[in-house]
Amino acid sequence: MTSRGPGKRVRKAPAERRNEIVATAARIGLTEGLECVTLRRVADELGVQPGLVGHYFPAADHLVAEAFTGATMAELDTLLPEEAAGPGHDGPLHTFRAFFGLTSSAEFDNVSRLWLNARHLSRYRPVLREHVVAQELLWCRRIERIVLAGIEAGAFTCADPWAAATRILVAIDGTSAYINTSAEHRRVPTADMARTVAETELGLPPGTLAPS
Amino acid sequence: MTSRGPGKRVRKAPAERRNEIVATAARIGLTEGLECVTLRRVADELGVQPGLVGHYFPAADHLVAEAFTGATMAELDTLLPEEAAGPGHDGPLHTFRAFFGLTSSAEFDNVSRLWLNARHLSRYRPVLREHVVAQELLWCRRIERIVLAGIEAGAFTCADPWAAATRILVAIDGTSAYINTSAEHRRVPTADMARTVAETELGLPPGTLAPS
DNA sequence: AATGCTATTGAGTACGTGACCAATAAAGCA
DNA sequence: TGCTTTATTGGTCACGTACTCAATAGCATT
Repeated sequence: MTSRGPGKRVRKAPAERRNEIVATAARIGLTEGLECVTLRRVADELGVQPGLVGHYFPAADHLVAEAFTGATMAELDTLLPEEAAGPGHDGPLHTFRAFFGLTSSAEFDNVSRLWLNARHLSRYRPVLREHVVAQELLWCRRIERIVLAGIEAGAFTCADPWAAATRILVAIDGTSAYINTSAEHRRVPTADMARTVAETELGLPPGTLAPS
Repeated sequence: MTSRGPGKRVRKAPAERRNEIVATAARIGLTEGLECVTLRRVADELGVQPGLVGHYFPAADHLVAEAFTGATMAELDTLLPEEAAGPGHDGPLHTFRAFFGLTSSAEFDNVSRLWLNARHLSRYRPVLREHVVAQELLWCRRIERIVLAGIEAGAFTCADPWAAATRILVAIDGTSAYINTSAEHRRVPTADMARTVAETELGLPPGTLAPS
C-alpha cells in the first residue's frame, strides 16, 4: 500500500501525523480487531518505523483506545447524524427507520465485532475501558435525544426516554452478540427484535419502524 | 496452592490428569479470562511442568476450548438442571423464577464475562468457535425444553418455543454485555428486562416470573 | 524382584510483543 | 544563508507465548 524506499524520510506536522496514525489504527481495529492494533502493525501500514508510532503513543494502550473511539465515533455519525435531532428534518420516526435499517444490515457486522472486541478487552485495559464507557453513554444519549424529539413532536409516547434508549441498545447489543459464533442460526427469530423493542418502548404500533 | 519440591514426580492415570488440567483451565478461564489459559499458567497452577500440559494438549487452542466448555457446562447445570424439565418437580414457572434470580445476581458476573470473552475470542480461534456455538445452542435448547414443559402444563402461551428461547437469551446476553464497562450506569433500566421479555414471550402477566 | 511402558521432566527453539534510545535529516526560523 | 529544533530512523532489550524432544523416573505387570 504505502511503500517508500528505505531511508527516505517524510516529515509531517505532528498533528497531521498523529491523525494519520489514529485513522490507520481505527481502520485496523474495525476490520481486523483491536489486538491487531500494535505499534508495528500500524507502522507497517503507514510505511514508517515502529519507533515513530511509539513516539506519538508512548503507551500502546492509548493508541488502541483512540482507535476504538475514532472508529465508533465515525460510525455513530453515520447511524445517527447529529443534526437528525435538530429541527427542519424528516423527523425522529424516519431517523429511527434509517437507524434500524442500518443496524440490521451486514454493513454493521464489523461494528458489532468491534463493540464485542472492545467490551471484552476493557476487562484488562483500563484506558480502553474509559473510552468504551464514554462511547456507550454517548450512543445512549444520542438515541435519547431522538426519543425526546419524537415525544416533543407527538410521535412517541414514553415515560422515561433514558431507560427506553438503554433498553433499545440492550436489544441491539444482545442481537449482535452472536456475530462471531451462531449468528446464522439466530437470524430469523432475532431479526426484528430490536425494532420491536423500540416500538414497544415508544408506544408505536408494530411495524411502524419497519423500513418503508 | 499445589506446590511440590523440584524433581518430585507424581504420575497419574492419563484420564485423571487430563481432567485435572481441564478443570484447572476452566477455573482460570472463568475467573481471570480465557487468554490467561496458557500452558504455563495451567502448569504452574498444578505444580507441574508446562511440557506436561503440552503433552495432553498439543495445540493450546483445544485446551482453551475445553476450558470454556467445562465452565459453561457446569454453569448451565446450576442454572437449569437437566431434571427441571422432567416430571415430579416444582414446574417450569418455578424453574424460570430461580433462573432469572440467578442470572440477575452478582454470582453470574463471571459467567457474563466468560461468554463475552469467548464470543470475541471465537473471531480468531476456530476451535473455540465451534465449542461456543455448541454451548450457545445447548443453552437455547435447554430453555426451549422448559418452555415446552410449561406449555404442556398449561402455564405458558407461546407459538414458537425456539424463537422465544432465542429472544430470552438475547435479552440476557444484551444486558450482560456491559459487564466490563458501563454496567453500573445501566443497572436500573435493564434490571428487569430479561424477565419482562420472558413474560411477554410466554404470555404471562407482568411480575409472574419475579422472585417470590 | 526384575522389566517394560509411558507419564513426566527440563531445557531447548522461534516468534511477536512493548519499551527504550542515540543518531540522523528535514523543516522552520534567524 | 546558516542554525536550531525535532520528527524520524533503526536498532536493541526483556518478556511471554507455543511448541519440540531427548532423557528420566514412577507404576504395573510379570
